[in-house]
Amino acid sequence: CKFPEPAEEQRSTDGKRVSRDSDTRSVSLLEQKRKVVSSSIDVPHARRSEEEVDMDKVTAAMVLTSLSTSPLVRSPPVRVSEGLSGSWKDNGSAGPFTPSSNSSSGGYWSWSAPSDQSNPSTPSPPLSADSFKPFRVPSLGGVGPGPAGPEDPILDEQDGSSLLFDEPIPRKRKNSMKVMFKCLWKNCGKVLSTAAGIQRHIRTIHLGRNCDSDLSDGEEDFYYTEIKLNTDSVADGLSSLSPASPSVLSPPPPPPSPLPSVSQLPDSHKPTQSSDTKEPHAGGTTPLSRSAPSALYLIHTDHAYQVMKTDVNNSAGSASTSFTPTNSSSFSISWQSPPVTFTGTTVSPSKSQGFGDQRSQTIAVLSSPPRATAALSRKVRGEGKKCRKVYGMENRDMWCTACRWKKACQRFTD
DNA sequence: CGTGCCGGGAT
DNA sequence: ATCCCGGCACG
Repeated sequence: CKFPEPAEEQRSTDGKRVSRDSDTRSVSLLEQKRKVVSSSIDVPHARRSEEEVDMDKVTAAMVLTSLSTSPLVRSPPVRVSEGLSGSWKDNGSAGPFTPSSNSSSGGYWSWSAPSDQSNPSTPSPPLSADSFKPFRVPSLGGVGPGPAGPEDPILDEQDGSSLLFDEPIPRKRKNSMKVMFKCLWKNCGKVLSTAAGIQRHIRTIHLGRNCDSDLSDGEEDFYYTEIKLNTDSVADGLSSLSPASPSVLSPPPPPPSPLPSVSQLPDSHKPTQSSDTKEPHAGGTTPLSRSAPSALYLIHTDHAYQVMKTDVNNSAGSASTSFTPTNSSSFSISWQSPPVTFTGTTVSPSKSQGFGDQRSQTIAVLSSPPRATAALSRKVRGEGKKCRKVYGMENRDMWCTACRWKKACQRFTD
């Protein structure tokens, strides 16, 4: 008793079935793709003149030290948006998707409009701006084209002379440590804050060379040593930590760890791992630099990449920090699944007193008991709504692919 | 019971 | 590789 009509299948069969295949599928694909793209911004800060060469040693030193305490974070997909605005849902469910790009950059595009005539020291291309705008904005209290203003009480060359360098990179140090360089020449206890300074000092005063040429045969290096002081700049140190990272959690960890998220612990250290695996000759940097100052000389060959690397890290880390939930209590912790290397955290920063310490301790306490037991058995289950709950069964094609495949949700990673 | 997602199967 | 589902753990 069917109709004689051929009955085009565009009928009311399902209504959604049709649209699903062609339309939405491609859209979601696109969406995902874009996500990936936006994540992989890697901005080379290519700026160095031959004059900065010996400065590089300083940079290297600082990088190395900071590496020892810095997490191996590097959070790839920009999940920041979720963190600082709980309203991603809006554009997610509303017609046009592309939630990531929308929410993350939408609010801040304003920066591009005002030409930054006031700061010559930000050569960063637009992309990078996107990456570190989150940290810059909140710290200043508003969008401002102004150059790095209030901060950096840390490490400036007091020797103050010819080569003035403004490197945005090494500015931020997370642990409150100050590196100084002391002249070891007999009867001369001069202490300077930069390696360049001390080198020049030695070169000119003790070795009696001309200061103008920057060629350093490295001899100076044997006459000074590196010393570290503890200083705490609470305000800054705090911001550079990455406590609030729960939201920034990244789905597929780029580092080869099977763990769901290595994410930036406030002060995860894991010195051996991070540096060791990466570079053969830079391995074990931390202990070296600490005990034997002369090692500095050996290392200083190629740190260019390291600098960039840390820079990225830093920006990422602070980005997450930006929205700093005042109460980083139980919730923010719970996301942390890997109990590994966690307990150790408390140990290392112990000497740096102040805020960071306190926090890390708190974290350790909170996280270890529940996680330790739970993580052993299972993954506990993600909390927070996932695609399914958010969009509902009927909008299944809005889910992230993982959810559609009943895999661990990739969009709302917890 | 709904939900998240691991393990495994199909293509 | 992409897509899907059974089934389990968990709330």
